[in-house]
Amino acid sequence: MPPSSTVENYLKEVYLGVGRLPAGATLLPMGQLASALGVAPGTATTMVKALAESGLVDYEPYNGVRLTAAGTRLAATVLRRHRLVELFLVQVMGMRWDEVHDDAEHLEHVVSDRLIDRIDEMLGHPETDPHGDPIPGKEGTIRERHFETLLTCPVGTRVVVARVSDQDPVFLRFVERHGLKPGQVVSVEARDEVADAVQLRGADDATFTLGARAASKLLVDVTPEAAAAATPSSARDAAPRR
Amino acid sequence: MPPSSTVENYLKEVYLGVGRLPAGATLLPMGQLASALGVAPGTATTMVKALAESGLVDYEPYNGVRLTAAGTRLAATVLRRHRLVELFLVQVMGMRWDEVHDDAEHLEHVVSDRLIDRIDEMLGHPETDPHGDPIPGKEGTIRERHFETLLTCPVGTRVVVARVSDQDPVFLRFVERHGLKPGQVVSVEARDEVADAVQLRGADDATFTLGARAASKLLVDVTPEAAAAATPSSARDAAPRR
DNA sequence: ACAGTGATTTTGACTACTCAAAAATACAAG
DNA sequence: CTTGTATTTTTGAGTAGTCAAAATCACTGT
Ligand SMILES: [Mn+2]
Ligand SMILES: [Mn+2]
Ligand SMILES: [Mn+2]
Ligand SMILES: [Mn+2]
Repeated sequence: MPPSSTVENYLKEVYLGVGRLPAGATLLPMGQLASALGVAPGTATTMVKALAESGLVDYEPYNGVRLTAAGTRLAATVLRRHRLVELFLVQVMGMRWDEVHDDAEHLEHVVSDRLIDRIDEMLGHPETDPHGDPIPGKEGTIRERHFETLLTCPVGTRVVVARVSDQDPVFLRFVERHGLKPGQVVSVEARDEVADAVQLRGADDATFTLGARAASKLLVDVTPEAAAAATPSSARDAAPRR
Repeated sequence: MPPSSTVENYLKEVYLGVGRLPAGATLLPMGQLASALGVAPGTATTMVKALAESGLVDYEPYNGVRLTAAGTRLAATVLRRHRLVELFLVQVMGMRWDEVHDDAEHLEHVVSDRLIDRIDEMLGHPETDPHGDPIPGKEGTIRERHFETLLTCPVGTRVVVARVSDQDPVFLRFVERHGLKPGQVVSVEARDEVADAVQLRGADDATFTLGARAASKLLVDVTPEAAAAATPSSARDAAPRR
């Protein structure tokens, strides 16, 4: 009767996958879903047909899949559990932000409402997880803010890292080493289209270079208020979100 | 490759079931295993044969099942996770001792070694869980102490509750209300074989009666050292184990 | 219009776990 | 012995999820 872990994973991945779609598109191709879940394409097709039967997704053969309202609500609660757990592991258990994703991936399916509420309360009803991802509300409401990336933001202005859209531990440690955790300040010195690279100046005034691929994974807040509110200069560790 | 939750549950239940066997017996009847797991008898038989195939249990048809050394080791790590999680939920998350069992029942299958070590460390390598159940060591070592019960312990001496062998929330709350949590002191005033009841005097000097069935679920430490070390008189809440 | 290519769906099969009901077994009493 | 009862095992079947490989479809370029 409660949705299985498998169903929860499919719905979550549909939600995340649709979010990564090029502007305009709303249907996630089965191939992308399958590879995100690490299953064979045929498996995803079969499963999605069952989910459509249950009214959790809309499925258009050969076009792709999208969440229904019910599916979105469920995906949001899974995401809420995942992200609250991640933040809990970092904030309370003292784990590193690059090692919490795998644990959360399993815990998200078993933490009870009682426990997740307790965690939420203990953390003071946080709005984002350690990677800057928004934490859906208790009733399945998700407010996704729109951000620029280090590839698209204005050059020469101080911007604040808001979100890192890659869970790979190696990448996360790299990000941390360069002072690019959510809450930290950085500015784009220059962009070189040909070299496919971005010149950055961190809070410690050191400059370094990022490839375009990596730069596009760093979402930044370009509003002046954000830069003003951010930890002025002694930002060695990331400032906690709020 | 890692054991499934199902396998972990079977092994854990075999361990606990064998422990509850009448003195002398070492083989857990299939019927008991099946009902402990809430599964049909035939299901248990099939599963146990598979576990025997994997070398985790010894199975004697029509006689019952018992853990091998490998099976014991695995059961111990599951029990370790279960009990550390329970204590964590009480001590760190502030949950009540009567509501943690269900959460632990699910979490025991998904907490990583990293996380469980962290919990263990955070709790100061505790030896018992909130119900007085011993927490197996990291390497699968279990030291089960032998205890008397309120049905068998000497009359008139102060004894210390060591362990409560029933997870039912209603019973646990009853136990708490009467000051019988692990660590608390009590003494048997009298036993009435005919009435099937035990007269008790709690730390607050109030007396009350327990049926034999309930009394036998309260394991007590009868050594004088235990009574001396226990919270002398102002024992309103249970003293933390160590 | 049409062949080629890549994505998607279908098919057939397999694993893990489960149940209900029938068959077999153990054991205690007569 | 022999029968009755309770327990256990066997049988047949079903669900959830998965894969490999064959079949189908959509689309691109000619
Ligand atoms: Mn994550
Ligand atoms: Mn995250
Ligand atoms: Mn428990
Ligand atoms: Mn316990």
